[in-house]
Amino acid sequence: MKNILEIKNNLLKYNLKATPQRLCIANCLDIHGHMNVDELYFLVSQEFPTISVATIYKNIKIMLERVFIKEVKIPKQKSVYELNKAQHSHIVCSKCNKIVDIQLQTEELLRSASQISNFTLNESAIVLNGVCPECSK
Amino acid sequence: MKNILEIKNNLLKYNLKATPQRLCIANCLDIHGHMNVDELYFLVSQEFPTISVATIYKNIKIMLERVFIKEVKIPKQKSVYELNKAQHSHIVCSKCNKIVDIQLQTEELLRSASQISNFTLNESAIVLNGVCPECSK
DNA sequence: TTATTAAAGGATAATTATTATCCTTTAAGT
DNA sequence: ACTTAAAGGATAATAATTATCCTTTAATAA
Ligand SMILES: [Mn+2]
Ligand SMILES: [Mn+2]
Ligand SMILES: [Zn+2]
Ligand SMILES: [Zn+2]
Repeated sequence: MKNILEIKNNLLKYNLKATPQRLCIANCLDIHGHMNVDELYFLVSQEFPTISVATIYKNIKIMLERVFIKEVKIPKQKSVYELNKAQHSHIVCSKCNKIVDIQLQTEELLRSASQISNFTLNESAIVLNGVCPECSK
Repeated sequence: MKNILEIKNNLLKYNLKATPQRLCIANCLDIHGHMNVDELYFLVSQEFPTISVATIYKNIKIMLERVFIKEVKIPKQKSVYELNKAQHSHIVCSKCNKIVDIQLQTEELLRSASQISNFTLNESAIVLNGVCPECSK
């Protein structure tokens, strides 16, 4: 549960001016975790009714460049964005579309993959799909 | 190494008319493995110079619906498409952008993920990133 | 074979997504 | 408070994708 001041300082660390609109975007991502362009535009519009959708795009673009945020590509869905935090994987519920972070032990998998393929591996993007506990009740 | 007749019969199995253009698309995917829209349009245009890009899109759309092909989403790249084959994962070389299929043992990972998250898991989309043996020489 | 017909192709319009431009405003640093 | 580069808003431009309309053709069956 970060506060606005924390988020502001974080923006400055990434050489991004902490404007109210931008703070709102970062705050939305902090609160909701993963959001696509439309969701972000809708939510930020509540607080800043005159914000241009171009501002949303411009922010996503520069925030990605500075790696303040990251893009997560999910099969059959629009890309979502999240604050850049520690490496992790994702699970998506095919019923309610909820996206959840999960910390997986990937060393073994990477070692094995590296051995099979002779690639020198560094990153992994893992998206698992299933039904969340709420939806399976 | 499939031949055209095999591909044709496969199209029919998916209730897709085996037109020359469509056969060419399927054949390209069979030969090249993973292709994005532009690559597909470029290559098919060689053989059918008058083909419309809309035809490429229409085919991708319906082939996805029928699950004759699948979309693979790679971080920081355009989506690529591939023939629907046995479940597998992908490795991408960050130097030459080559995409390679890899058969990974995911049972252990899925079991662990399921245990941590309480999700009932079924599918997994795994994209690993690194440097291929050719590029690391 | 030939006839029938739904599906598919081509051209292009329409829509949607994303980026660029221009001018005004403002946050950050002095 | 002053300066200035960065960012916002409006909107144009471009790129990506889908829809439409009309013609052609592959599949099926008589
Ligand atoms: Mn996440
Ligand atoms: Mn593949
Ligand atoms: Zn759910
Ligand atoms: Zn390589």
